[in-house]
Amino acid sequence: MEKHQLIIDATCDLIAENGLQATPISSVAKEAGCGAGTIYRYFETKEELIEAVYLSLMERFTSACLENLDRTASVREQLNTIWLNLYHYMREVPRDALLLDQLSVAPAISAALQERGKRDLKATIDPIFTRGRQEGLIKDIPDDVLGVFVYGGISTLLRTDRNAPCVVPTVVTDDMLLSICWGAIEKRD
Amino acid sequence: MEKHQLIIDATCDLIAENGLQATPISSVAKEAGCGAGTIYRYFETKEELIEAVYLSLMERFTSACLENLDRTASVREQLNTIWLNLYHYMREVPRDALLLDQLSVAPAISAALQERGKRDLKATIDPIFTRGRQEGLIKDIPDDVLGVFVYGGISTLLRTDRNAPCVVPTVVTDDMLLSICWGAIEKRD
Amino acid sequence: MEKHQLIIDATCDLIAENGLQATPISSVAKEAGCGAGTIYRYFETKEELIEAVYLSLMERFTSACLENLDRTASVREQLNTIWLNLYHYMREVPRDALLLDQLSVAPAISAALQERGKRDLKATIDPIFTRGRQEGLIKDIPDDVLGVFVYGGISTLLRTDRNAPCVVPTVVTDDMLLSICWGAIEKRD
Amino acid sequence: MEKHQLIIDATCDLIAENGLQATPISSVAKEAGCGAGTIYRYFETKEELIEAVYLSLMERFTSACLENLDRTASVREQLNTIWLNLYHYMREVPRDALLLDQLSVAPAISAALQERGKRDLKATIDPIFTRGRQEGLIKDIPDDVLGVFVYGGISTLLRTDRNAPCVVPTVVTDDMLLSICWGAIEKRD
DNA sequence: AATGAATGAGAATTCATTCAT
DNA sequence: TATGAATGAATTCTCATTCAT
Repeated sequence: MEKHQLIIDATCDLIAENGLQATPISSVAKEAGCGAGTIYRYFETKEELIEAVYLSLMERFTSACLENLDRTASVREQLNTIWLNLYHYMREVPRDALLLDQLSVAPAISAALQERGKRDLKATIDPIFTRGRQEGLIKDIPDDVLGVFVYGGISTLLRTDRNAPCVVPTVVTDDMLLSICWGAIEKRD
Repeated sequence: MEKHQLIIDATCDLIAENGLQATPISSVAKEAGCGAGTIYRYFETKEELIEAVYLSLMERFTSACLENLDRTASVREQLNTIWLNLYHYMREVPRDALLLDQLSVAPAISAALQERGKRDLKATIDPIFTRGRQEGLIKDIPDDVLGVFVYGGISTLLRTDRNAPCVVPTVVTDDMLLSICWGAIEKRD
Repeated sequence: MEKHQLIIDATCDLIAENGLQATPISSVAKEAGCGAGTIYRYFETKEELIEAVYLSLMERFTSACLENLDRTASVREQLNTIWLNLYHYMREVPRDALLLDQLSVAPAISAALQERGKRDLKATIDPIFTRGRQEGLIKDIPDDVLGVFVYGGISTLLRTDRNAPCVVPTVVTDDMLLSICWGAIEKRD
Repeated sequence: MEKHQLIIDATCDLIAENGLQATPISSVAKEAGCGAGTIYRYFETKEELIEAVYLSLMERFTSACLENLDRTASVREQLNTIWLNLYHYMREVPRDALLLDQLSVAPAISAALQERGKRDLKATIDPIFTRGRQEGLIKDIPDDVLGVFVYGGISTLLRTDRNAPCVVPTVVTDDMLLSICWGAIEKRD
């Protein structure tokens, strides 16, 4: 693998395991198998490295959420796919879930960068919501609000479970989760 | 005011504004109007100070959520009160919302402390959910799951809004919010 | 007891137990049952307190060495008394032995103060040595050298034993000790 | 010279001159001609540096005592060599004598480390004493007691002289010293 | 290009001393 | 007179960043 990516991966692992403030460049270098100076060939500052880590995380996150998405399927099926992808990804790759928690409060991650990290996902999801509203399927509330609410619900559920383990995964079936998510956005007459 | 509380308040402000890692004891001292050594009369370590900050935050958070709660009212009315309290509190006191974000990933905040911080709120909310389920009002899914989901939805909504300001508050009415929340937990035949 | 003496005693205990650098004024105050500020009524600085501690130690040391000394007895009997007093005192009051170790390297204890601390003891011992030499009993070497050598031997013996306990006290009888001491100073034809 | 040794040497000088507690890492750095952080590349803590300083001192001390020792010579000649080596070393290298005084009460120097520091010297001296006793030359008292007594006598003599200078060196000839030392351990019929 | 030793600014913490009460 | 809260200089130690090799 490229050294550039090797460094990013090492940083992901260490931040997820130890937290951002307990991850000095020197330990990244050790984990990546290179000298500390080498890291500065690829990233001008630690902040820039963190930004790269964030973008790499959001890429994985995005493609995990969109995996096996059938863009010709119904709105309901597409959202089901995305939500379950999200749910399973954060359950099965806690490293990335922890990483996201850490980075979401890091001063290095600006609002602009966050926007950029989410752009691709939004570009896919927004049209689905739009169509859903056209079909009279979802509430007359801005897409962002509904989408973010559901994302926040799912991710918070799993974060809570990580802190007090083993409650959610054994109890919450895929059907239950979808029932909650749809309840939140579905339009009722 | 007591110096003890003065220090806690100064710390709240600084962490909310600059983040936990950008809040050294020296700056807390300056903000609190005392010498750095003075802080160590009241808190043995910085970690202990952070713990006190967290507990003070959770107290405010809890009493804000339970404000004007009529414990004799219906399940629906009580949850409406709590959710709107939560929503308005986090919108109107962004300092505490930001603080909560920072502290939720702080190594100083152990799982046990988190449990303690949430205890009072849970002790009030859990019985409401229990009654709601007995009345056939809410889904047959553990209270924790539903409660955490809604909390996660609301708080994430507002966090997103803080990063890309002015979208939510002007658009999301109280009624919209409650419609989303109830949709997530309400049982439909 | 006088507060002045109470403070000195507390300091003795704490330095012997924890060492000089691990004995802050605040802990002396706690041990002496008074406020930290009170100590500064009796001693202008910590250094001055240490000096007082040293002098109080040397007083106890001196009177312990001279206990039951029969100034009309023979040179041999008098030195035997002093040496055994010294030996038993340092064995039975390890607090003072430890204290002496700590203070002997403290910057607060000047050469002049050391001289003052030892003055009374020297004033008694020197004439005995002088008489011993007149009687042809001891080597033609300055009193200081002989006296200090024997003192150094005994105190080092006990310090070593304190570090690697239980070797000396069970083995070295009073007769053995005197045989060593006298051997060191006694004149042989 | 190696930076590692440079730091140790600087520390030796400073502790001997100012005492252990008046030797902060910052001053060691200045004396060693490097940044404070550099010291922590070579020693994990200040305590570890002090330990290294102690071991380096004991190495010099040991080789000084054993210099020109003829292991085929008689017991008397060997002990004479060692005692005079010790005496001259501590007189001519007061820096190391002062250093030893400081370190002997340092909390950083554990009993185990002291044992390790003295091991080589003991390994050489003990057999000489054993042989001396077999030859009926020395008292029937444990080697440790006799050896430590003499060591304590010599070192205390020189310490006293350092505090009230110029008394001993001009007066105490090598012969006098040996007469005292042998007197202390020699068996008389 | 890669390294890792060196740097020094900045962090948490301690403690002798002061002073208002 | 006695107190102990308050102070801030000084200490140990960390770590992002640089640069000679």
